[in-house]
Amino acid sequence: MRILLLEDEKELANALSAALNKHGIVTDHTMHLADAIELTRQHPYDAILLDRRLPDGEGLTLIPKLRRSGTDTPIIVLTARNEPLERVEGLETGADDYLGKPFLVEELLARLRAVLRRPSSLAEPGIAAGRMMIDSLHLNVTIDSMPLDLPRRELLVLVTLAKRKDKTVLRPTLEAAVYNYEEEIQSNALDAHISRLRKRLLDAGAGVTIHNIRGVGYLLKEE
Amino acid sequence: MRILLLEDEKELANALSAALNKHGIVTDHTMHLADAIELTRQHPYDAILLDRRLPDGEGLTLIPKLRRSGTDTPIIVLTARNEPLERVEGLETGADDYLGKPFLVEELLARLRAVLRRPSSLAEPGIAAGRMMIDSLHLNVTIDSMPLDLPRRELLVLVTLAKRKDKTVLRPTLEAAVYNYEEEIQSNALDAHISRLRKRLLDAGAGVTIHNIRGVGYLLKEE
DNA sequence: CTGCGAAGGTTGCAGCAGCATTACGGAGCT
DNA sequence: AGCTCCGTAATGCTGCTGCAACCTTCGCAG
Repeated sequence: MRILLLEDEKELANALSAALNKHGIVTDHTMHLADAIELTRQHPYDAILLDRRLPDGEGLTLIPKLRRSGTDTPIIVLTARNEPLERVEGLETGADDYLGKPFLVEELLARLRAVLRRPSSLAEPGIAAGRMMIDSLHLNVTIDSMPLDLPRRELLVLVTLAKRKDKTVLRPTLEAAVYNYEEEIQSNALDAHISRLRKRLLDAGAGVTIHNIRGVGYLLKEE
Repeated sequence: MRILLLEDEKELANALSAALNKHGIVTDHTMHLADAIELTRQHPYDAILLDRRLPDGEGLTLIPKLRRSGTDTPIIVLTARNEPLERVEGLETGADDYLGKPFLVEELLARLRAVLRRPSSLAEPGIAAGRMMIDSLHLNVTIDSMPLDLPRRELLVLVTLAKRKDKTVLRPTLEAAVYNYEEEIQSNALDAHISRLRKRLLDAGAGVTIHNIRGVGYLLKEE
């Protein structure tokens, strides 16, 4: 892990660098705001520690500059200016955390880790089918990122088929996905939905077709 | 934005709920650790506020449980136990931030926003939609940098839709974003908000429209 | 190859669930 | 007191959806 330290007090900076170093953290140090942008361009730091009072200005002013330049590196403000309103100011400017001096190195480390902790992304991949993208969790369907709106029952049919793309879905399984126990159907309502859905998919140029397997069920295929 | 508050002091909890509510944050409250896991399963909170001393145990013990159950929701510890070493302990346990009581609501808000701004968070700070810019953390809406002020509930609806621009938002999702589990609605209150919001957006020339998908939900589109 | 029965496809139609809009009054804030 | 916000309910409307009638396709056996 490598971080950038902006701090004007040489002694503190050296002590901090040494302490962090023992924890396996490499620290680059500068006391000039002007250097900071260039340094972040040269190296993608894991975090930035920022003093507010620096020889060439208020440290907080760096934050919007960095953000505008596209950096989303976590920033922790380290400062003696530790009044509640000043803390609010710091966080509102875009700092990820704010730590008043003096502080325990242990606390800084803990906050660093808290800031860096990146939980495993549970990003739902979404199902690609033909030219469609289907988000089965939120029930939306897009074609070339244009939303395609389908009536509820047709939507449920489509999602169910798409989840098992290229595999047969038994008719009772489909019915169960679209109707609950209370809603009984005594007709070919499901067939009707399939038919209407096919038409809509065709009109929209979805790039998929729904095949029937006689006596068994249905199957969604890409063209 | 909707958060879960674990706090045993009823008065503080109510006051905090009310204060956050005014800032457009919907709060669910419980004082039992045992409820927390179940509640997080029912609703994906944007953040969790956690007291350490709770009737059924130390609040911190909840954190590893939540993390093991796959929740990556940011957790802010709110507690009177505010010694440096206790703070370290809290952060090491996996809290994203640690705030000693008493605190200013302003600071809590700032820290909440800071935590939600982190890259791991799903919250997008600024959303462009039509001629609007929406700051989902501060709940500000501007049109050509002129502020547009909307009633709280309509604002929540708009932000929720804007966060998923061009994608359907299921009706229950929308309800959950606007009402907590104590506020039940037995009428078409949500529909009424949508209707009034539409009118306001039209009058303001926001450049977006809200579409309904029958039986499924709503969808915000740019014109 | 041809005929037959069953499964599936298509489509019009009527009923109704779901939505849009608006007025009204209570509650809360300044 | 005056204002806005917000939940409720009444009203009207749209179009989804189940149904049924009719048509097409498929599989199979003679």
